[in-house]
Amino acid sequence: VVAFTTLMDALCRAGRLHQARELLIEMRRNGCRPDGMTYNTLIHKYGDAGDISVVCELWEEMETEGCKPDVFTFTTLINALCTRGKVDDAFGVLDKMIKKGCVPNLHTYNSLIGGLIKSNRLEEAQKLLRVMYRKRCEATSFTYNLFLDHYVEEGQFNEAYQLFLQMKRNSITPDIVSYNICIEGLGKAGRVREAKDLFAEMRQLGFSPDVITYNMMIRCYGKAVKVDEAIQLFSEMMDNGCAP
RNA sequence: UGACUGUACUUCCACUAA
Repeated sequence: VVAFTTLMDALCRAGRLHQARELLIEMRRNGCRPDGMTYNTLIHKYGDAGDISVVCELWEEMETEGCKPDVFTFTTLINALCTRGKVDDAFGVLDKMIKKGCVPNLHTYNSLIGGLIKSNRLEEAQKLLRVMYRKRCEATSFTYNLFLDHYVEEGQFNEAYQLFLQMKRNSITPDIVSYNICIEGLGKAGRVREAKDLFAEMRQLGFSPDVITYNMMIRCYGKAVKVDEAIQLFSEMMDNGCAP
């Protein structure tokens, strides 16, 4: 089963959905019973592709084979709905999930918060954050990054920065993604100086800038017509073994 | 008894599919 599932995941990632689904039939023919993970893999990709009808088919196949949908299955579906802006449907799935005795975890909440934010339902997202807290499902930097990105995208850099500080106060260490998002925001706002400071700060804290960080900084300098700095960063990036 | 192998959530760009 593991070998089949691994191959199936690879096919899915390569976008060869159809072959992945054929593989499911193939493995049954070989007397190999697909398990929950196998189905989750397929459901994930079909969900991303927005092919809800196939998702439903797979879901039924799964249940008739005696595989119970688990947190992964539900969260996968919830996430697919959330990224497509169908947040209310996602909450419907959440209800079903809970009724079936399946407990939502951090990933589930993160997906929902992401969906709410994408639909500009910020207050509800914040409300959900409090629900998480009550349920002892602690938000992580991942969760905060969803909010950070939203503020940056809206050009509300002060809000983003406040949140960034708040994270630190709540002893949630910003991760490299948090820094990348903030640097992007500063760059967009033309606040080169501060972007540079943040860039320095992250390195002091032991984060190695990644391709995205460099892209952000280079774009930031480019916008500020500081071509020399941009070029210098570019070569530094290469020196650090970071391929453009 | 426990650990280990395959599946889910966030940031730039490109690619692919429609």
